[in-house]
Amino acid sequence: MNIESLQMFCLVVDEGSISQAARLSYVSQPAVTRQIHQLENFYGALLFDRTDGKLKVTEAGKMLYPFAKSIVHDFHRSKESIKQAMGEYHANLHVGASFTIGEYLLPSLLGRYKKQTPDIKVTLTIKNTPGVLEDLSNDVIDMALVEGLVENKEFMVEKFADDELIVVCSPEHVWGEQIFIEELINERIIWRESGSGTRLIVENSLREYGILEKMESYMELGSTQAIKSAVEAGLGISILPRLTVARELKLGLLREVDIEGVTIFRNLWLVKKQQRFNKIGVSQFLEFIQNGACHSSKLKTKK
Amino acid sequence: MNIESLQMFCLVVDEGSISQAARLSYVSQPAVTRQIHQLENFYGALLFDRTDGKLKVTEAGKMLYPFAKSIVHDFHRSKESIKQAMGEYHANLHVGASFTIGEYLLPSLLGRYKKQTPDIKVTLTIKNTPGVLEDLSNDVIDMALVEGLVENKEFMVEKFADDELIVVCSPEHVWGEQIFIEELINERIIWRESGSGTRLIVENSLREYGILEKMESYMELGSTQAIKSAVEAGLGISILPRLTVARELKLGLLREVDIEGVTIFRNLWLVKKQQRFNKIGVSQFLEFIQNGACHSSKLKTKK
DNA sequence: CACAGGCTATAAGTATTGGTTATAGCCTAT
DNA sequence: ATAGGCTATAACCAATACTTATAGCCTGTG
Repeated sequence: MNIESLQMFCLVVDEGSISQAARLSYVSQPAVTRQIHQLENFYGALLFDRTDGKLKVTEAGKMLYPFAKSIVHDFHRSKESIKQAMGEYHANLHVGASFTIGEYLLPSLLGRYKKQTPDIKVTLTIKNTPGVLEDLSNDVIDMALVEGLVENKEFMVEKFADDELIVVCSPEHVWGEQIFIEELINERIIWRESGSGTRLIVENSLREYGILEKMESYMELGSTQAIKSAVEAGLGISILPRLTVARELKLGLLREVDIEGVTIFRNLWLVKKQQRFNKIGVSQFLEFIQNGACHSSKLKTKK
Repeated sequence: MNIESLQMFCLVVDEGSISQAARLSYVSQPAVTRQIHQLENFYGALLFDRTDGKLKVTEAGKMLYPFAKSIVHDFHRSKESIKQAMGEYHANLHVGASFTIGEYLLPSLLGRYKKQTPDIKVTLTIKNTPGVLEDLSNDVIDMALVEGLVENKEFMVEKFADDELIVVCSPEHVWGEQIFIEELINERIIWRESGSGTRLIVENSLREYGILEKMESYMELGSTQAIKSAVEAGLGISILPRLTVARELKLGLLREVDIEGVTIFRNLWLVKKQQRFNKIGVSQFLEFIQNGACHSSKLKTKK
């Protein structure tokens, strides 16, 4: 049996059309028809239902699909692997990340990774979390770095860092270095829009201390950058991931305020597809991350 | 690329010889040579080193091997899967078990499983634990049931039952239904040979209570059956898995004695290869086991 | 309702592939 | 030296896989 035929089968299933698959592969349509026939003949089962001119995948076809995908996938990996061993292949690791991680954390992280393994090319795609996970599902990217916890059997999820959510205010604010949590109640707090993952975490945490209910919503802004500008301008205070304000804290544009006895953490997750053979470079990246390449403590600007 | 060629490659690697692989596959030797050449040509790398008349797998060949195995494996599974969906395939689930589990626990367990899913044929192979695990590694069996905990990255291990180790004595023994653990000290205890997994567990447990050191070894026997006969004959007492003495207890040939405040458990483990696609029947068997098909409580003969 | 434009299946011709047997060349062990 | 194992190559044949051309079917449109 030809692996190419299995790959063609996958393409036909994905495209829902033999002709379209033929066009995409730059072969004639009868060639594709024949490959599918060959498969059907081999497996002794119709893979597509051609009644009423439509091409519908049969039960047998649906059954075959994951196996075919897996075989084709392993086959590609085998080529990469051997090419790499021969020194003819330079892996192109495609990483996807959510906006916050991609914009604030990854530039330096990938920089350090590339310095460590210069022969691996790294491409970064930044989207919102659902978009990143869809790319991962469609094999557009090799791994994803996101904030929210992902629940999906096809994915393998692993914490790769955590990020602290801290209170920031303008440098002119009357507060000192530390406050009691109750002092938040009468402040003008600038929130992300409801539904934002960050906001949920902060709300849950404040609810635990029983002060969320006593607070009044003052202002909601749709982007972290907008919130930072508003806080800088002294319009209010906010609770933001340390990641996103590390630069402003360093430059003295914003000031960090500890809450006595309270720290709010959120985990950052590395997500990859559950599969036997990783793309060249993925394993190294995993190791790089696990060897403590990335700790929130490193981001602190405390004295 | 032909999946058959990859399979042939695996066979050549396993056998270390092109001619031997040809003989086993009932094809001519040049046909095999050609398939290997085709692979080498495709991957752009020599897979075997033919200098000095020996056939030695190259680095590239070693690299390809796991991919080829995986592809061939998935391919076979795909055939089974579709045949099964077409109703033309009756899975033959091959289970391996250690002696104790295979002889005492599995007969009834497999009986109940077959009653539940009569269209799956089950074959049982009983060996010692290392032998069973070797069979699993070589794909001779589909899953293994053993007592000792297995540590191996290629395996997936899961507790499927536990077994209690209980004190047994002859029905004529002076003891009542319950004793204090100190009463063991002056008894004539019949042990399995040192190194036996069961013995280790018992020793560890008695050591916890600080009485192992106070005991004297009286007799060591190499098989559970021998120990049971010796205890029946009143030569001494022993501590044995409840599994292995359930029948004798029921028939009154042996008597169980509780130790006040002490129970010794050991886990029984289901081991299978870590792989994406399970053989038909393996998943059902896993579910069957997990749905509490097998609890030590069921084996108890307590009033 | 006719017909253009999409689809898949089939037919016929050619190129490639995968098997065979026969044989050459190499190494090892007797 | 030589027999007996191995792998590689050559020559041949059958099966496979591609091509183009074409038929048949369905849908949507004027």
